[in-house]
Amino acid sequence: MPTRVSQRPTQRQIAAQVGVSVTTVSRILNPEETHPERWASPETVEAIRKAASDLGYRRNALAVSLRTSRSQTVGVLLPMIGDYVLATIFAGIDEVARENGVMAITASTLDEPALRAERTFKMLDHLVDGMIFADAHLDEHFLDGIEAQRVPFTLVHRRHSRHISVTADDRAAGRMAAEHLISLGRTRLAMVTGRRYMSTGTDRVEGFVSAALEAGLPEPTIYDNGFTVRAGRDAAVAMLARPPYPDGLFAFHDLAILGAASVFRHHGLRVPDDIATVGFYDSPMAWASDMTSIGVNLQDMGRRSLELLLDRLSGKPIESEVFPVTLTVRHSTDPSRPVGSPMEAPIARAL
Amino acid sequence: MPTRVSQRPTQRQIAAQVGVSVTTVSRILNPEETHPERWASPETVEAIRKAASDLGYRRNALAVSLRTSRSQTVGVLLPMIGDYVLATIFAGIDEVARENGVMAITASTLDEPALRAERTFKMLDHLVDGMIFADAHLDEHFLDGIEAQRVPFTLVHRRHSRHISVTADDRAAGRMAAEHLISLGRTRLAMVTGRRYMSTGTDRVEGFVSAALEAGLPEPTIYDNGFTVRAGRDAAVAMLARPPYPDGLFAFHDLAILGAASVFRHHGLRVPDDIATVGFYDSPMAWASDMTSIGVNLQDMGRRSLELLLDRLSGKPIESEVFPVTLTVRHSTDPSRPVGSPMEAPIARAL
DNA sequence: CTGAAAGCGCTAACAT
DNA sequence: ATGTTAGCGCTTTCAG
Repeated sequence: MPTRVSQRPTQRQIAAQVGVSVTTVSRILNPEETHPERWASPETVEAIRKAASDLGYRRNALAVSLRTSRSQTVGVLLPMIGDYVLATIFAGIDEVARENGVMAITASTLDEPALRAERTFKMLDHLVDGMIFADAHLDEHFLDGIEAQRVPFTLVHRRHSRHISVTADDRAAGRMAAEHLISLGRTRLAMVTGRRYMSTGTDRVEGFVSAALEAGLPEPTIYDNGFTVRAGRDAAVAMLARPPYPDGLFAFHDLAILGAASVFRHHGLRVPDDIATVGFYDSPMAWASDMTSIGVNLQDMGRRSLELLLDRLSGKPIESEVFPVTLTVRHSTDPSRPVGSPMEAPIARAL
Repeated sequence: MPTRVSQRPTQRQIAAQVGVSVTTVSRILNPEETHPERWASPETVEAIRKAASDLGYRRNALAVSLRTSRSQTVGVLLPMIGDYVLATIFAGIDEVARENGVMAITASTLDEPALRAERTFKMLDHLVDGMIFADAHLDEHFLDGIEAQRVPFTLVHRRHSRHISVTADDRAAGRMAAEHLISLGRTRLAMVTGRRYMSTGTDRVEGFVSAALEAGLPEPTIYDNGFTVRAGRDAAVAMLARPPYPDGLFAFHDLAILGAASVFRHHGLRVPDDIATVGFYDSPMAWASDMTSIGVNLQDMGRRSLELLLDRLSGKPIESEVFPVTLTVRHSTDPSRPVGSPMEAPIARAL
């Protein structure tokens, strides 16, 4: 790309126009400076402000960052920004970023190690003050390397044994799902999970399986296809290829339930009569599709992950946080619940 | 936030270690330099490369940008990154960005003018080389102001009368939806649209309405609630509050159909028998919910919007592009189509 | 083939 | 209350 000649006014121009030094201009125009009158006479302050406004002056963020070694920017690495879950978490992060005058820049990594490294380093090249990883892999060493470079960061969504994170209580969620299905008399339980390296997956599996075993049920079947509509579809196809079918299904994303339910429908299986389903994240899709789902406040999780990072950047000690989860029962596990949304029903989220 | 002491190695350190000047180091390590041997002896080149690698050197992108006045960064403004549509467009943009070694940074504006301005200026403060707006408002003046500042940009998703854009053929899509519903014998048509300032909305409305009127049907009813599950819910509630009900519904987002269908279900109305529905974007939700939907290649639209921007940055002339749309008929308009997904059915997208 | 010097726009000692 | 000076890390004439 060719050079675009910057037409932006500089402090030097203002200084020349007002007849002061750039130092004075810098001091007056620095937004961190709460009491600019300390540095210049009221007339000078006024003149500088007027000139800045007349010229349409804006501070060059790059120059400031280079000089101060802090960019007021944080990098956020997500497995996939397009996913409802990550997008909602990011919305929370972005909210806090805005409240604190920092810029949150984001990139998707698709959980590919090479891509994660590439994008992380690219962000560090831009001197981000800190990072938030929503794509941690259990016990991986990548994050240790980042820490060794003295880059401050927090984790959100997925935890890691050695680093500070903000996560849902996934273990409790797993238990909750199992206990709910068991309370309905379901005995052949199955799960559509994520990959093993995701703490979200392993923790939920652990909670789910232990609750099932404690209830004297056989080991639940695991389909580790993932979190998409397609993942649910593929898992359901695999289930139907190998009878007996499960009568209780827990998927780690509402979208996967949507995909699975579609296959069930095609084969004449009824939800919840033949298969009861529990989804995750209690998204608008869950509401609109009458799905029982386990929810957690994703937006607040995102908020906290940046709040913690900012605390850490201020030198405060920080600790991991675990968010409580809640079960919302709908028609997909309880045939007595109405199908469809009544006209007055509230709906939780904006999407 | 306090200063984080940068531990990063600099060219100066490499220069000192190798015993050359920073100039030489800069020349050798500049990735734009295709033939570094032109600048130094093979031994010097090798020594510099080794030192850089040993120290873990990475160029300080901010310093480069400040010096060269180009940041290899583009800003992307979206109405809402969490939405399937915008996220998919952004995925295309990001792909091209990566292919060209540029960084795409993004922010959501919620279509609020104040937020758009704030985020745009923040990006310009970071010296982005160009911008892509996915949130253009018809005939607004904001974009003219940006152009007056000589900031190169393109539009995607929504068009504007005075600027280059990459959009779907929304007018054709509107016609297509209407003609399909009319061909099924539906006569009481309704739409769940976006706001008037969105070209996506107005163009589809125009196509839909003109096709309806040409067929001798009464003017379709418009519910301008928007693109979310909730929007569809609210629109459906409004429909049912005012009989006679429509028998053909076109919504500008699959999610809105999902929300509306939920209300219909609750009131015992059958899809498609009582109300046939056509959605938009042919998302995985459409597939999983047996919805007829109009699709367009969102990812490629995103790709083209950045390709055009890069062309413009290279001084090439560029022109607006319009992407073709396609109708995929499913059960929501055709009771003879199977419900649910057959085991072999392919599914278009990754989400 | 290599280097010295200037400077991108800004901030922060250190003056006065 | 204001200015001088130095310099963040890098690229880029200009000189040799």
